[in-house]
Amino acid sequence: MPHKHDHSEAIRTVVSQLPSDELLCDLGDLFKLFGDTTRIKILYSLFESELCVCAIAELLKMEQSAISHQLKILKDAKLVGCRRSGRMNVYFLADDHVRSIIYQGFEHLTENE
Amino acid sequence: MPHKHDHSEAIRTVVSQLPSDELLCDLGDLFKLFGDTTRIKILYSLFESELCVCAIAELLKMEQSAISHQLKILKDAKLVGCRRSGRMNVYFLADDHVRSIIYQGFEHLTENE
DNA sequence: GTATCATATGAACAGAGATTCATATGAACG
DNA sequence: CGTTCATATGAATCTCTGTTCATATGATAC
Repeated sequence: MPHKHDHSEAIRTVVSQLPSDELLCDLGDLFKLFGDTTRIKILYSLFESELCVCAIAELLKMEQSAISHQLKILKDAKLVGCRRSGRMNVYFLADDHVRSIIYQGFEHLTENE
Repeated sequence: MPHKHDHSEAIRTVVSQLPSDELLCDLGDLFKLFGDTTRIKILYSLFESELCVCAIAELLKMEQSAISHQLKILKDAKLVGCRRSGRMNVYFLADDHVRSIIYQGFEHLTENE
């Protein structure tokens, strides 16, 4: 049931300036990609240099399969790219947005305490 | 079991430049806050003006309880603040980092397609 | 061509997290 | 002061997501 006091005016102005539901969902999905420790670590590792799957697995001390699954998610989202090199698949950051988004979060953390 | 080819050199250099586990976890936790549609919508709504709980609930067409739970999470993370106003609790963005983080994600979305 | 190495994939499992329902809290207004 | 309104909280449920285990795929080297 609705509440007694009125705020329909405030609601109307906010609604009118709110992006579409779809865009807001996409935004949530994007941040969800950064909202996992393993994926953050993978992305951060690729800051330095491109790496093959088993190097990342060894680096993070995790199973190759777990890394592969996460890399697939990151690749589907086009946050990382992939190329062949001999027998290995080498992954790399797809673009610099990844860097700036992570840096932004980093800054927030280090500033607030 | 470890793989046959060697990449210990690459691993060493990457490890040496990787932030601490704790920081990387905090970073993941921060992005996790933005990785939910409801929370994104709440935060975005507060871009315009401060709002009371039931206004947000009505605005997003969700139960008051659900909004309250999410606001608690956002408040604990200090992304939003809260003050009394008559009978209502009014919530507002805690600082401008929230805005810039969301904008950054927004930009990534609108640029890539 | 066949064995081997690196990675990908699928199903199963476990844990985290979001919503709902019912109810508690607590200030404000009369 | 007691009632009412606005919000907070707790437990339960359900969904979503990450990891593991086992195995498939697929290129490469021999």
